[in-house]
Amino acid sequence: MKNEKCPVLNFTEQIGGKWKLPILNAIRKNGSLRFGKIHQIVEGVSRKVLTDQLKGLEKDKLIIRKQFEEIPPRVEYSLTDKANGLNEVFEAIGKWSNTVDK
Amino acid sequence: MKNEKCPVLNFTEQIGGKWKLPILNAIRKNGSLRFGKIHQIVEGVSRKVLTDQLKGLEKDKLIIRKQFEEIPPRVEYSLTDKANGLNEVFEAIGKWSNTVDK
DNA sequence: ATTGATAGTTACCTTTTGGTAACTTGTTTC
DNA sequence: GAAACAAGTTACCAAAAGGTAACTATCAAT
Repeated sequence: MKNEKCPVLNFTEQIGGKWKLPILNAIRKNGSLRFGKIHQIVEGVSRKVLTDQLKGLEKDKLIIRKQFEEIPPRVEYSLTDKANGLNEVFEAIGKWSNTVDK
Repeated sequence: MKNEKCPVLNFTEQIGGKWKLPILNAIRKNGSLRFGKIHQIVEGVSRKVLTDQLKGLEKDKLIIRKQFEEIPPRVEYSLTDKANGLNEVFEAIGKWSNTVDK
């Protein structure tokens, strides 16, 4: 069931904030990523905030968290189909950034 | 001159935050808008925050502020070419929001 | 027995963002 | 002479977001 809310609000409510778009982009470019690797790639984010954002993305069904029962722990994050639907958005952002002077 | 920063960061630094994307979308859909009209359309934003965001968008050359020397005052905001370049992004967001259940 | 590895959690603090309510400005309307 | 209008500004406060540093768990290697 779809609500009638503005599509832009629907987007910003799920993917707003400073880190979610960069996090999704990092995972998307790598297929799947471990926590530590995301922490390296998305520069400047603290581990606390990273876990918060990942939880939010998981709750909104944008990423899948797969935990391996190993020691030391291993967790891999990958995109859901829903998040893969954002590919066009990422591509449009990429185009825009390249045509605009920064 | 372009820097080598990640396109996604370039985007979020200019258009991040809760209100900027909805504000740009409102102006874009109407061609140009007065302050009070934006305040009506973008629901929930206070006048203080709206002026702050509009100033930020103007500084980043995403909108043009045209002030008419009239009483009572009239100010109209419109998009720059740079912001019009975001059309594809808005379209991609629209498509995504419609295919996804909310 | 200590160190190291990974993926967090927790308590606490700072910064950023956002909100409210009152005030301003100058002309026109009542 | 007071009220209304539009587009703010200002002072002040509250909430959200984000950061730091220390801690946890479990097993393997030294």
